[in-house]
Amino acid sequence: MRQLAHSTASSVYAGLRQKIIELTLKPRDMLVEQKLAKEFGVSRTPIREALAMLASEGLVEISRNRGAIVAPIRVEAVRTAQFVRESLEISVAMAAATQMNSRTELKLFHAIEEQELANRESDAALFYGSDEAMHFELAKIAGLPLVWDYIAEAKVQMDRVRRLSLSRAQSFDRLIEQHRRIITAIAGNDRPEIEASLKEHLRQVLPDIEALKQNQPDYFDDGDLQPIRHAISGQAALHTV
Amino acid sequence: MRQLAHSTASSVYAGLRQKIIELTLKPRDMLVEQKLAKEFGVSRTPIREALAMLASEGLVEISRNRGAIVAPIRVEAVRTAQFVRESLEISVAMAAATQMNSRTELKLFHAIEEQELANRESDAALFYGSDEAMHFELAKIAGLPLVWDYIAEAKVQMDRVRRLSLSRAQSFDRLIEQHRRIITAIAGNDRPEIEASLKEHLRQVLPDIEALKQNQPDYFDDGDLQPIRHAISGQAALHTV
DNA sequence: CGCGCCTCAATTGTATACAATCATTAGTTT
DNA sequence: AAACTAATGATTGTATACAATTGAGGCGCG
Repeated sequence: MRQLAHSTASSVYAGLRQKIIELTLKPRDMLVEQKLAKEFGVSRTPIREALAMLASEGLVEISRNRGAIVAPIRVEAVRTAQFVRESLEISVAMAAATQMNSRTELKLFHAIEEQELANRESDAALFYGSDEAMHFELAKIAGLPLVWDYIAEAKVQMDRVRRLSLSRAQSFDRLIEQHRRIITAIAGNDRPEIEASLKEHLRQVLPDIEALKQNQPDYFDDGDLQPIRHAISGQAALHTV
Repeated sequence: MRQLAHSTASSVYAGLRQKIIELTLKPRDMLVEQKLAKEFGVSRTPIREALAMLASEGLVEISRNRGAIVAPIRVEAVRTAQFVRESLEISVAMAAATQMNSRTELKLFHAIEEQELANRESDAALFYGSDEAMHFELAKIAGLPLVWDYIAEAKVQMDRVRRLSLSRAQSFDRLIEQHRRIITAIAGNDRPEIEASLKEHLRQVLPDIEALKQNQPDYFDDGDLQPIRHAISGQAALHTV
């Protein structure tokens, strides 16, 4: 959005990423370079670069000489992502709580009003956008906007589960109430309450995992083949400074 | 290491990564695809893929149609990485502390003995390897080995500063003492002490940043041009579930 | 009838070729 | 002399071509 979004590889990356997250492309779907190239109307080169990026994000798994698939949902990866996100968001919220003023407080409560509007009008896109923007806003208030990059990396591992989750039918009322509790705690710099409210909010995904594993077992993978994080190996991390 | 380390692109990735971290390639050094191709004896294709991976790690910056450079050290990125690592490692240590038994305790103290050996023999590689393995071990004890991937991603942003840092001359004695304090706190499940000891250990990098910015200003970048995280855009994250 | 080997189609990995973009420098003009 | 313009060389972005590997299916053999 901010950068030139064209450059073929970027478009392919963005397009595939969107389709994977919203489950248009399902876990384990094969991603054949030639087919994707024809589909996007480009050559295989930018397709390959996009796949490599997605692999480093954990949304695609590449087996050498065998091809790429949409990454199955790994229970272990989702649990880890939940742990990471909870840890980081609590730390961020604690830092933000010490930086609050009337302007930032207003901004956060305005976001909640926006979410109530989205709820009344059943505008899911608006809701999720406002949700994400609010969490990002906390990082900015804390003076650590770049932490959001790390949080987002964890979040993407949870998004497919949330989207699959039946409990989404519980609608947005509950989420809005949780948000209000979080923001109120931060505004009041009530540290135990910040921690408790965020844990309640972010741990919803955990019971969903088990439920979904029953309904859609073929989307999941409990096998012990390790996900290839940085696509290309990742072993170089060992024995470096 | 675990995966087939060949596949050209992998070798290039690993080779460049190593050189960047140990500062053989200095911040802002230009990375011209053709030259690298000749240097590695391969074509530009795998070079490009390796550069894209490094860009998503934040070690390389790519400007469209203008080329790639070794990423300058961004103070903001290092501060953020420190925050992230501290948050995650404290959370991990807390979880590990509840899982300790005589076997895991022995393993951790054995790592410290290894570091003392490395210190006596001035074997820096052994020391850093043991250091990293020990931190990784905590994640494994906590039952969350994959958290290490996130920690490592933050760590790499701090590594170049540590390597540049003059205070490294303080040698390993101090680090070993800090490690002992951390492990002792975890073994005793002394939660305030776990937090305090880890903060002392991980915050050393902060004073180093300012000092280095004086000595090697051309390695740094305080400009406000945003680092391109997922190399290719990254904006797709907005308005997704 | 089952098991193993061999051939072949499909797909990826790598190299090369071509097109587009950018920076630099020389030349021209005011 | 300074500034602007145009041409050129270098470098990246993309497409295509070729080589290598994999997996499947058929065939023969035990």
